[in-house]
Order: sequence, then C-alpha cells, then structure tokens
Amino acid sequence: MKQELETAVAAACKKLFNVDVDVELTRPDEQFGDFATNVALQLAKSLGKNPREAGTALAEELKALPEVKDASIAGPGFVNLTLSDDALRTAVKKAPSALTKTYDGQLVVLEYSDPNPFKVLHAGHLYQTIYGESVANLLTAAGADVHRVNFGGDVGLHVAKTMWAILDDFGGEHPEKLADIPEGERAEWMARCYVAGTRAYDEDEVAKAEIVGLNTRVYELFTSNDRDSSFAQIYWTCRQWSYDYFNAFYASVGTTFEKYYPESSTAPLGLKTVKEQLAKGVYEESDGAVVFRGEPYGLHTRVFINSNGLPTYEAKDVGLVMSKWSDYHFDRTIIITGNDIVEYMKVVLKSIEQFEPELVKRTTHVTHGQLKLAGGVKMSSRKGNFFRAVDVLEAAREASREATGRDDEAMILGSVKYAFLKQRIGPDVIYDPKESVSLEGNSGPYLQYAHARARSIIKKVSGIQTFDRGGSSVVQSDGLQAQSPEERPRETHTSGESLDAASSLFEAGERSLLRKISEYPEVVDRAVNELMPHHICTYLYELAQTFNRFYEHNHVVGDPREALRLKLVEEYADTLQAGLTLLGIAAPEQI
RNA sequence: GCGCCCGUAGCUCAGCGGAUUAGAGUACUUGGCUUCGAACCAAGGGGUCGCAGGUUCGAAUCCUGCCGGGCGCACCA
Repeated sequence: MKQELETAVAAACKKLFNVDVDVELTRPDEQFGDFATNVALQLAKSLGKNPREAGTALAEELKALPEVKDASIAGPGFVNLTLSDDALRTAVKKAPSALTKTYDGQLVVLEYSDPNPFKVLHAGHLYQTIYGESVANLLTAAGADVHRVNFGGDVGLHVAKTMWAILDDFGGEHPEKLADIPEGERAEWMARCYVAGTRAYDEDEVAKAEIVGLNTRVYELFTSNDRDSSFAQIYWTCRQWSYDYFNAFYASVGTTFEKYYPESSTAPLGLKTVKEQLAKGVYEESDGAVVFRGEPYGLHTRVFINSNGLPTYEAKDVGLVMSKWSDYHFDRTIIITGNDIVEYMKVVLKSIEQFEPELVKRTTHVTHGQLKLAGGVKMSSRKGNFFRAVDVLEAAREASREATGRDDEAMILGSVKYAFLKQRIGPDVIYDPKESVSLEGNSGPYLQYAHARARSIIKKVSGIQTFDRGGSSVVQSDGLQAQSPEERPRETHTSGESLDAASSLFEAGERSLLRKISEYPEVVDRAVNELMPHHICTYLYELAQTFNRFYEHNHVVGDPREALRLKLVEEYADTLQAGLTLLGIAAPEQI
C-alpha cells in the first residue's frame, strides 16, 4: 500500500509540477491521517513556489485517487493523506504478502554467537544468539536462504590455559580421570579450569611457559592427526563436551546451527592464505611476525602470524572468511560480534579486500554493545565472576517466580528475548530481570498475554456460535491470508449502513486498530533493511496498546458488529503472533 | 596521544536519510472492574534532547569544536 501510494504521489508531482521526485511517505500522528509527505516542502524551493500553495495543489490532485478518502495541507506544507476504508481493509488483507522480498532468492550466511570450546557460554553469547536468530527470521521472511553458522576457538591460548589447569587438576595426563566429572557439571568444570589456567598464566612464569608449550602441542594434535595419546584423549573428549553443551543450550533457546567452524579448521587455510599474500606483498614481515599495515587506510597494524609461526586470531578469521566463501558462495554474509572488535575487523577485512574484493563487498559486520546487569554489576570471564548465559536465564526464572509464582519456560524465554531485542542493536544493553518478566509495561509477557487474551475472545465466540468449526481450528486459521477474508463480517453487518453513511464503514476504534495492523509490513521491511528487530518490538507494543484501547471501549461478543469486530481481533492476534515469531518468541494460545 | 561508538524525563529506552504540539515504559498522584482475561484503560505532574557554534525558511536529527562515559590501538581472543 505504501509503495503504491508513493508511486502515485510521485506521479501527481510529475503531472502538476513536471518534476521527478522520490517520495517517501511517513506515518504521521493518527490525528493527521494515515500517511504524510513533505514533498511540497522539498519542492517549494526548486519550483519557486510557496510550499503551502504547492501542497494544496498536490492535495487536491491526490483526492482523486481511489484509495484516498481525504488529503489536506497542514503545518508548513505537509500533505496528510487519509485512506478510504476500502483501501485500508485491502491493505490489511494483503499484509502478509506485502513484505518486500529484499533478499529474494539470495543465499545469506549468518554467523553469530561464536563461543569458544573450553570456555564458558557467557551472557554476550546469549544476546547474540537471540539477536541472530531474529535476524535469521527477518531475512527468511524477506526471501533469503539463510544458513546459520558458528565460529569458535578449539585451538589457541585459551585452550592451552584450560588444558594446563586440567592436567594440573589430574596430576598429569590421565584421561581416565575424566570419568570422574559428572555429566551435568562438565561445562562448569571446564570454565573453572579456564579461570585457573588464566590465573596461572598471569601470575606464574613457569606455568606461563608450560601453557605456551601446550598451545603448540594442541596445534600439533591436528597436524599429526593425534587422537590416541593421553593428551589427545583429554583434548578431544573435552572439546566434544563443549560442543555437546553448546548444542543443548542452543536447542533450549530455539536455535540450531547448521555448521560449526572450529578454528582448527580455519587456521590452516588462514595460514596458507596469509603466506601466499605475504609473497604478493599484501602482508609483510615485521620482527619475525607477519602483519598487515592498516595505516594507509586510516587503520592500525595487526599481527596475523606470530613470531612462532602460529596463526593469530586474525589469520584464523581470514581462513574463516575464505572457508565460508568456498562453502557457500554467498550473496551476503552477516557477522554479528561485540563492538569491541570493530576496528580489528576493519583491519582483517581491509587485508582480505586486497585479494578478494568481491567477498568483502558482500560482508556486513554488525556489532552490539556489552550486556550489563541493572545495578551496574560488572562481569569478567577472566576473574571468574562471569555472567554466564545460564545465569541470565536463571535470573529471569527467579524474578518470574517471584512475580507470578509460576515457572513458565515460554514466558521466561520470551521475557529475556524481548528485553534484549527491544533495544536498538549497537549500544550497551542493561538487563533488568525484574522489569523483563513484568506483566505490566513494555515486556515480552505483556505481549504474550495480549495475544492469549485475544485468542480467548475468539475461542469464546466460536464456542458459542458454531460448535462445528471447533475452537482449535479457528484459532489456528491464519486470518491474514484466510480463505474467507473480510466479506463475511462486512456483508453481515455493515454493508447496508455504509451506503448511506458517506463517512465510513468503520467506527473510530475499529479504524484505529485496522490502521495499526496495516503498518505491519512497513515495520518488518524497515527491520529487515536495517537488521534491527527492535522496530518490531516497538510496533508490537503499540499495536497491543491500540488493541487494548479498542477493547476497552468496544464490546465484541454479542455486539451487533460482532462479526466484523471478531475479524479484527483475529487479524490483530495473527499480526501479533507473526511479529513475535519473527522475534523468536513463542505466542501461546493460553498463559 | 590517535581512532571508533555513545550522551533525549528520576530510571530504562524509542525517535536521528531535517519538518505538523519531542514520545513510550517505569516510578509518583488520581479515576475506572455485577459485563468478552483490569496482566487493562483514562487523566496529571516531570525534558535548556551533554555544552557552544554553524548550515537551513525549519535541527534531538546534518557539520565543527569542547565536556563527560565506554571500547580499541603488534605477536590474547
């Protein structure tokens, strides 16, 4: 609807003023109308006209459009448009198919979460998982073929630190002692070892030297394909424990990754690529290391291969990017990480751009801020007072129990997801468990409740009217693309009245709700284009408020306009559900 | 020191390809449940949009400088 109107407004400008303009319609305050444009203000100068004059002429011209009930000039020169009720109804009916297929047929590789084996899944990983999953849903809705992948360090210094602490704990290379670690405590035990290893590395010179040695040994497990030595048995078992834990955790929050790219697999390719490009002059040697000089591009210099000949994170990332490229030949790849590595990533990508410019052109790096607990508690995975992914969920669970006395997992997950997603991606996120589980205000549970309440109205009516249709099938039916769309309510109750009432088919409250529902595709489009799900959150909350206002003043069941209103409730519930689904949040029929 | 990001109501945030009277939530005050789930709705107080310039008919939004906060700047990830 929006696009058609924009085209029509542009055409009107062409006709009236003989100019080509890109018209961007906005959604003004409801009192002004359904859409607004400021083209008159833009054009006034070049046309040498008074903006109100130009706007008045444009408004007159637009009144002739069949979709437009009213057009008027306002303020300095805005043209406000009000849709006809027919146009509004059509817009809502078409809403599901109105999504712009921005990514139609494109293969998109989405990389997020990226936890390291041998370390803990921390709160940031959870944030990325939730955000990434929502982006995946958005892209899919926009027509993309999305592949979720995950990158993580199964080699590197952090692994050596954990391994050192394990060996220290076991008093040597005793893989048989792994059996003593209870299954449910494996992940936590490894996290503790990492902390112990890190402390030893920082405080004990001897341990530090041993850890550096272990780092090389871990790499050698791969080059020599060692799976049998005592050291290898410990390493491979713990590595698998990590991946098992990741998979279980992701499943519990509703994500499945198609592919893990362990660093051990990207390191050789990265090393090879960097060495090749070293020969071609992209990288250069410096103090025994291989570096990329970023200064000519306004960036800084980074080490890709250290002076021991081992690939650093930089080289592994080169390998990762190259692996994804050869595996998928994607149209676009989106990498989601914390914003502490923005500059780092620029250097890595700039270096790759020197030999694979197309690949870099297709890469988007999205970053987010740190997750903080309300109250200003700081966390550090190094010190061991880390804020783990499970801690976030546990905090929500506890707050929810306190608030409702219940333990509803769908609601708890919805709380956390919504709390994370409602904020614009980028800045730090302050998470307040109590607020997130609150049933009042802009929260996940509020929306889940709003949805369940609407479903219960529908259920109630279907129970009274036609036992034949069955409650469950009614609520399951997708009203937005329903087989029996708006005709039924219209003909039943309103078509007759509408003929003499020149004003409108819908009463004010009904129209407000309908108008709000009609915005859905525009909001999703925007969220897709900006990769920002928070637009959907803002919208859904406004939608629920609009509905509650309608519901407060308009009876549905038993009203002469019941059929039409019921249809509205259905459209509303379907829209709410669709939006929540895009966010990765469950919309139960009952809570 | 250099670079990147961020400063909007007490708190947490929308709005930032300029524009119709700066919006929500929360907290506070008040009113509304014999009626479809009140987990709701309505009303009120609360803002020099960090500060100062600039561009513009018009700036929270764009540009410059400053102040405040976060992060990053060679062999960690």
